[in-house]
Amino acid sequence: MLSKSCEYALKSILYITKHSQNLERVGAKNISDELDIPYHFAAKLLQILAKADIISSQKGPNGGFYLTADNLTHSLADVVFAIDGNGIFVDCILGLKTCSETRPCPLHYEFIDIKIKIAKVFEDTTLDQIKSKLLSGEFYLNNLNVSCQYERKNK
Amino acid sequence: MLSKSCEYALKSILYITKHSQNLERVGAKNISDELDIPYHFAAKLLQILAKADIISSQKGPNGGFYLTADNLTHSLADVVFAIDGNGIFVDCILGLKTCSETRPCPLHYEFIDIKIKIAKVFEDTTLDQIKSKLLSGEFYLNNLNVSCQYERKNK
DNA sequence: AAAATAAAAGACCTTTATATCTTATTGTAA
DNA sequence: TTACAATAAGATATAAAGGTCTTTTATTTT
Ligand code: FES
Ligand code: FES
Repeated sequence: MLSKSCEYALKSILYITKHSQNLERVGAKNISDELDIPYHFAAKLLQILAKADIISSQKGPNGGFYLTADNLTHSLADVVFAIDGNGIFVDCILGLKTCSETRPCPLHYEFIDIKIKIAKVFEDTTLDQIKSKLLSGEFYLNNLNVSCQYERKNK
Repeated sequence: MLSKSCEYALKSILYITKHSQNLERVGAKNISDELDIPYHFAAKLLQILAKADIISSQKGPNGGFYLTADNLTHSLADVVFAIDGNGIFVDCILGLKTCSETRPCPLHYEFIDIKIKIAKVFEDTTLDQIKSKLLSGEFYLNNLNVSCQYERKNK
């Protein structure tokens, strides 16, 4: 559905959103540890998002990534666009070069609604809106760290 | 959304369906030419589908791929399963190892409906059902060959 | 019946894209 | 001025996509 890069980018920005109280900064190391993303991969994706003004960054000690009030108005669709482009929203399900009603593939009309719905989810979800939901603790961004429990056992 | 392999496999089986009048056989060469699929890539995918009893094949002169009455009862979901597995129907949109309500990601509930709808389209579309639709000529499996028109111009 | 031929089946290789790691640089705060 | 953390470029590993060749099987033709 989404590329690994895009999954990582979305999880990362949601993690930053969750920890963006009064401009608190989150390090790439922190993000990579918590979300099981290879450190330098996370760093690269965060760079792209920072360059696209979707997130803000600060170098130096106590530096890291954070969200300004303006950043919080962005939607998850902005993140998908920045990393994967608009393919998931507009491409033909069978891979025809152009998806249109002038030359539709046999699944074209069945997938119009689905693609609109997918776009709607990402576009309607702004970081601002999702923030309280993330803080509620009912939703997760990683899997249970079973290897950690395993190590404790061995001690 | 789907892998290139899966797109090719779906287009191929739809092409065979369209040409499956009284057990007519279609060659891999024919399919690869008509649908712009690399020949040996198409051949490999058709092998997988034949092994999974989704399509039938016949070696030797006038041989090729065709569909029995039994083959025609298969749905497009069977093809997706055989090539890509069930990932598109069940995987977490953010790539969590397990997608479930016990530990849902922030987009879990938004994507439940979408994934069910995608599964429904593929499962509800049997080859038998789609056959007449394909014969109507209102739907296409390839793009217009613009390079051909270009060459005509240069002559 | 034997030989020639057509087409799928299958093993294996090359290329390309994606994902991950390495190393070095730049800016910031204490 | 020193340590910290983002930025940046580039190398390596892995997986997906695409291509070459050989083998097997069935059908013609002689
Ligand atoms: S042409 Fe295939 S989905 Fe639109
Ligand atoms: S847990 Fe992410 S979609 Fe279900």
